[in-house]
Amino acid sequence: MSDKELIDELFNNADGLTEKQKQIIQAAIESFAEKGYASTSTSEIAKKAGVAEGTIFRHYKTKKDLLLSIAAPAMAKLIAPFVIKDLDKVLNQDFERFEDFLQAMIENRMKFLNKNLTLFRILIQEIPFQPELKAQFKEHIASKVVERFLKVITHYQEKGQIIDLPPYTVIRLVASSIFGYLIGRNLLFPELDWDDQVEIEKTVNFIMHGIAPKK
Amino acid sequence: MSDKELIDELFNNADGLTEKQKQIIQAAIESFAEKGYASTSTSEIAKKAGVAEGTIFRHYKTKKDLLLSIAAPAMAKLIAPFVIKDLDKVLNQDFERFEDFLQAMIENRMKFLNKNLTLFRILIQEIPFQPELKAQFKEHIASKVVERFLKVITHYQEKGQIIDLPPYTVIRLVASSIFGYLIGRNLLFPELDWDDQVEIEKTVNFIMHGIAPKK
Amino acid sequence: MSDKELIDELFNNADGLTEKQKQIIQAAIESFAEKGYASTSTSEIAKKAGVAEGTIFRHYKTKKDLLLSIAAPAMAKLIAPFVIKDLDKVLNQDFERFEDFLQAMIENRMKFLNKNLTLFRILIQEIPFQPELKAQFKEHIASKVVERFLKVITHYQEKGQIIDLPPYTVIRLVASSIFGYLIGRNLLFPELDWDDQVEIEKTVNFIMHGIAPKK
Amino acid sequence: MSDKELIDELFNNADGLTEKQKQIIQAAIESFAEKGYASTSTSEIAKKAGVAEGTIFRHYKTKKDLLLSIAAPAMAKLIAPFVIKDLDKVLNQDFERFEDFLQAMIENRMKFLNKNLTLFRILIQEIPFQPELKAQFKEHIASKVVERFLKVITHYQEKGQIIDLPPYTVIRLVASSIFGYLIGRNLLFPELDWDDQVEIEKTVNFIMHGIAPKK
DNA sequence: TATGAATGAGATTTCATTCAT
DNA sequence: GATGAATGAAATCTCATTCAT
Repeated sequence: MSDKELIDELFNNADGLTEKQKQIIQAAIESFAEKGYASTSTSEIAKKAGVAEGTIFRHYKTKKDLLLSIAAPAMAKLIAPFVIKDLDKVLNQDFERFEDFLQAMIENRMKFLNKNLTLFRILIQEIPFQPELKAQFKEHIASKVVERFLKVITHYQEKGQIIDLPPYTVIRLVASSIFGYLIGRNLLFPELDWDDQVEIEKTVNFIMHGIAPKK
Repeated sequence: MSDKELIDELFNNADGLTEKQKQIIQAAIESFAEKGYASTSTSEIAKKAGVAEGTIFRHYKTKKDLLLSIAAPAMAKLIAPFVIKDLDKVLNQDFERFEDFLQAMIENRMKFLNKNLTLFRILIQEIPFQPELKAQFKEHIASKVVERFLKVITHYQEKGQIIDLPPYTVIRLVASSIFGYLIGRNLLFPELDWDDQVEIEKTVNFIMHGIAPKK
Repeated sequence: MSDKELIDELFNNADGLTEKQKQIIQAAIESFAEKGYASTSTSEIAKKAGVAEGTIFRHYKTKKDLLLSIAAPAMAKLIAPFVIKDLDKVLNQDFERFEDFLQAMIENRMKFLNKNLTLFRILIQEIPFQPELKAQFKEHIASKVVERFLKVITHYQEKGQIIDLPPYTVIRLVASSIFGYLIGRNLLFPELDWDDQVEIEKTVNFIMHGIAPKK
Repeated sequence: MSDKELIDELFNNADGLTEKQKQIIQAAIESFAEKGYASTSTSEIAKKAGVAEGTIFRHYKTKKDLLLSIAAPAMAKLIAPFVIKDLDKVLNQDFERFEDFLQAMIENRMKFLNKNLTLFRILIQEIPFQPELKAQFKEHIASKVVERFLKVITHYQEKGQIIDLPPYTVIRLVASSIFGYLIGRNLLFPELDWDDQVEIEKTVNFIMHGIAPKK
């Protein structure tokens, strides 16, 4: 159910995916996340998807094709909000304080990640091994996203809300805190009782104090 | 050379490893880190190690055995300093300020990680897929290490040097900042020019401000 | 030719065996009988069957699976006539004299064995080593077949045609004589000139005198 | 203990077997009987024998050598009593009646078999697959033993104690009854309660009636 | 003599991919 | 489009045998 929606959202039906294709993608996502790309066999995916082995290769020339057809759009969606052409303008006007920007951003992306945890998992697990993914990642994150954020950081630095450090360093520190929370919460210790509301607030506070300008 | 030292250090040759065994382990470490455990074939390891494929299986019953025989001690070494029985006592007395403790700890573990980057890589890549490793990780990190750190945090909280948050949250925030740096520096963007001295100092400052008690 | 018939008969093509599957089974039967299960390699079977080695494992998960898929139905067919629900009734009415029953039985099973000698060979060679087969053997022979025979023997004992010994003993003596002939004739000294007609008659005589009631 | 005696008896110390050699042979006998020659690995034998793998090959050039060095003397011992040069003379004089001869023979060989059951097992399991063993078997049994027995049978036929059938046939019938008992008793259903005394007597009776001359 | 590490040929098994139906 | 039997290359693993110590 929610699985279908996920796929529908990720691969905007525009692409015109068959019912079978969706089943295949769904099965692949589950298996890749659980056992890793290399340890998942196509026959396994076929079985879980309820299709014949050959059907997979009718839609995806190779197994790696299947992986890429999942990972690439996932990565795109993940960073989409940061790539919107005029993010900077919009944001700057919407959020007087960096703190509010931060809060909004975390909440937005966290919702997304919670919904797409498996995809996120696949990404961080496979990027190190798939040159194509690594390239995409570098191109998108390293250039596009970071580039936007640099502007955002500089903006708030100019407003005197952020300490006068190299923007790269600020980004690193902020990103570490956020991803640290996401990974701990969702991947390392998902079985613990997390009060998102509270933890996010504390994380934002931590960041804000950490990067507050010297008085 | 430095490879041999690494292995010697990790598998205290007390264990009495054959020359060939060392070659095998060395080759396995390299390949696992580079291509991942599942995508590394034993024939590849054998070739790189300059031994017959059968030799691998004489020393390690299965391929997974080989992985575990590398990962388990690596994990142990990685967290060793935090498990030293009286870490807390020692530390508390040695470091008047949490900041100094932090500084020392980061430098110590960073040196270790820089030397053993490949092993660290293997660990974070394979722990999600190897139940045995996951179990060890949980047992050691989650219980032993966290337990020690809880005491340390509480100690400095009582001294009024750390904000009065749940110690778990403090640990998370501190750990995120540190690992965020290590991963960014070593795994994500190793090709960039990092000034460790400076970055560490800034990270420590960030943390200290972030967890400073409210005045 | 006669090979195909054999297989068709044994694995009533109801089972829907592929042409390749039949070839595999045929090749396996030949090789197992000739060299024994453990000494027959799957690559050998594949070559003899004219299929790729992978094809074997598409149909039979393991090599042992292949053995069992041959041996189990063979055993079933071998003892089928003795398990027909109302064997006893039928036989008792059809054969006034035990001698006639014996004669009929030997001829019937001997024809079958001559046709399926290789299968019989595999059975007696592998049953001692394959717990699954041993279990089936005990369950079918020891319980089902022996049970029927007990009734038959008792029946003819009551008619005064057989000496008043424990039926188990009678069965053992009769079975020894029959299998002794079959094994000597077919397995030990197949190169000799056997006059089945005569030998069977003599064997039946031997048995009949051996178990004749005391006058 | 009794194992050592067995080996001592079988390989008359004359051969001068080392302690290690005995252990090897003992281990091999056990494993061959239990799992079959082909499915027993030399490393397994070495472990069970408590010696190094290399030690086996110091004493026996190949694995098959080891098998033959066990099987050949076992076969020899098994049929020894029937090959004693003047068996016929001796026997004829010792036993007025064929029945007594039979009784004595069964008892003698049965004791031996009970003591050497594992060896017997190995023989009947491996003879079909080992040309060398098959040759020895044919040579010894088919020629030597049968030859002797032919004379014995003929002798008692001339005395009018045995029906006037082809001696080969008589041998087959007698042998079937005896081996049928041994195999059923020791190999097929060793878990049942057998009263040897009684069963042997009945078997002898069965044979004697079966081959009694027509009145 | 005994050892056991090392070998390499070969055994079993897996699996991505193709293709006839 | 979908199927699933077939493939064959490669992966993991086994094992008899050798040889330096």
